[in-house]
Amino acid sequence: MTAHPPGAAPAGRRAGAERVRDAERTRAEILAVATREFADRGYAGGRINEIAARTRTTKRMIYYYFGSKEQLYVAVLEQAYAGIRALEQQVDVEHLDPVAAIRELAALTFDHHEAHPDFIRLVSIENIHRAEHIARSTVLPDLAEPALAALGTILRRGREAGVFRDDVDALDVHQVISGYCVFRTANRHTFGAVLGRDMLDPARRHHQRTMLGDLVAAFLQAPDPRRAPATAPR
Amino acid sequence: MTAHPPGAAPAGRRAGAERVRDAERTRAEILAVATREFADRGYAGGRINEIAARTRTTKRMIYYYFGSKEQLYVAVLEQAYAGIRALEQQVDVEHLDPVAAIRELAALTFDHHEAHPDFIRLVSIENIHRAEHIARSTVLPDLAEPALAALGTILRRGREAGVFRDDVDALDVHQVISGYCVFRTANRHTFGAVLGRDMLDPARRHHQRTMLGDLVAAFLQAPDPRRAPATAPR
DNA sequence: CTCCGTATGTACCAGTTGGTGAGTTGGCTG
DNA sequence: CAGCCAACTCACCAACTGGTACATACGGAG
Repeated sequence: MTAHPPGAAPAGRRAGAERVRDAERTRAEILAVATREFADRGYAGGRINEIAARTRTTKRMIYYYFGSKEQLYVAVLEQAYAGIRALEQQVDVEHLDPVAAIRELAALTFDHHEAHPDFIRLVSIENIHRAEHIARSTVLPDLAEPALAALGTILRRGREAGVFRDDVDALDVHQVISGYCVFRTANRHTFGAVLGRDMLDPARRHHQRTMLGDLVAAFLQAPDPRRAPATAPR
Repeated sequence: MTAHPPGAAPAGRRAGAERVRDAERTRAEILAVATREFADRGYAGGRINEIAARTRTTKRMIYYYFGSKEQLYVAVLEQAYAGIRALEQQVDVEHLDPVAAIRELAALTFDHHEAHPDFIRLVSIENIHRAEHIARSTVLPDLAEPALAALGTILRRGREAGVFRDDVDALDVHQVISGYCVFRTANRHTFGAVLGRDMLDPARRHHQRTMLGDLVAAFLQAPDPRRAPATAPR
């Protein structure tokens, strides 16, 4: 994800330089550097000149391959989203019991978000722009979070087993989990500045991770508050 | 609103205006316009020229009063944060029972965040800048979220009454509530674009609001999972 | 009325930024 | 080897951007 050592990737090739003519590689390098730049400074704050300078190619090449700053940014977004949807459906939906499964899914999401802060930054940035670029993309809308399918299955099994409430759907739960995970990364800095706690402090990680599992599990297992008053758990 | 004709401007004086020489008013107007501009386009994306154009004064005045773009932005942040901390401690902490109180606090936070989307945008923007401006401010750190005090009281009373778990503190709960509320506003656009649901759709508002209350209430009332296995509530 | 600092407007600038025209070279194909 | 096109370099620019030098008018103090 970060800058890879120059010579290591393709077999052969001189260690330091010797990048003669390799469209694929040039394009990939531009995209990688651009990802860092935009994730770091936002779209408006990101500088084409700076991206060019950090690449082994020139600014002209950026326009050769991507056409414009905006198209480059969209390409960055698309690649980032694409790289994310991989690790999603690893939950053993069918064999774990629903509560264990939902905890597993929460934990997985937790780890996943924590491992990809750059992606979360890009998402935040894109939200500031009201998702106007993402909306213009042709590739993104249909990836539709495969985690949702797993989540839906877990919820259904939980309801059938009579342990989950039935007034929330998969998107609701996804929103809760995602909100929790995104918030602690995306709002880490102001939260820390104003409240004096670093939500990503490794010492607190286990607690935070457990808390998310408890949160979602307790929520789903709670008696439907529409018929059982909140103060009277049996 | 746009460029005003030089000579003809308000030949006939406006009734309440009389903006001949009014430092206070000029300053305030700049700040208001700047707030919108920065909330709308971010710090790097915000344009001093644009702010000036939308004001009845000139760019020169911005520098006269605020010195630089960055100082103006910090002033915007400070005013935004200051304007927020008002509505916070309205919960009747002492008289409501803990569960009702925590639901009330959650609902209040929910309404509050929903009513101030610009503030949330500014916070998002500031997080992208890693809170570097907020950190430099001298006023912000000590406002320390008065809601936390109320929250602390609620938690303590709930624990004393034996209905709340004791392994989470006020900041933890605040993080959960805040995360939920911030997420649905801050990430509204990408969530909508990728998952096809508008978290702020008025038709869903009641459900979302209730869900947050249930979430927090269920979480706090859940048996301590460290001694009671999740699958076996007797 | 005169004085004077504060508030304000005009014109301007130097540096940067996204973007491009046009020529050059590597290396594959025939 | 000739031909050719994709890949690449270099120099250049118009527009904008944050910022400022300087002139000026308001309006209260004396």
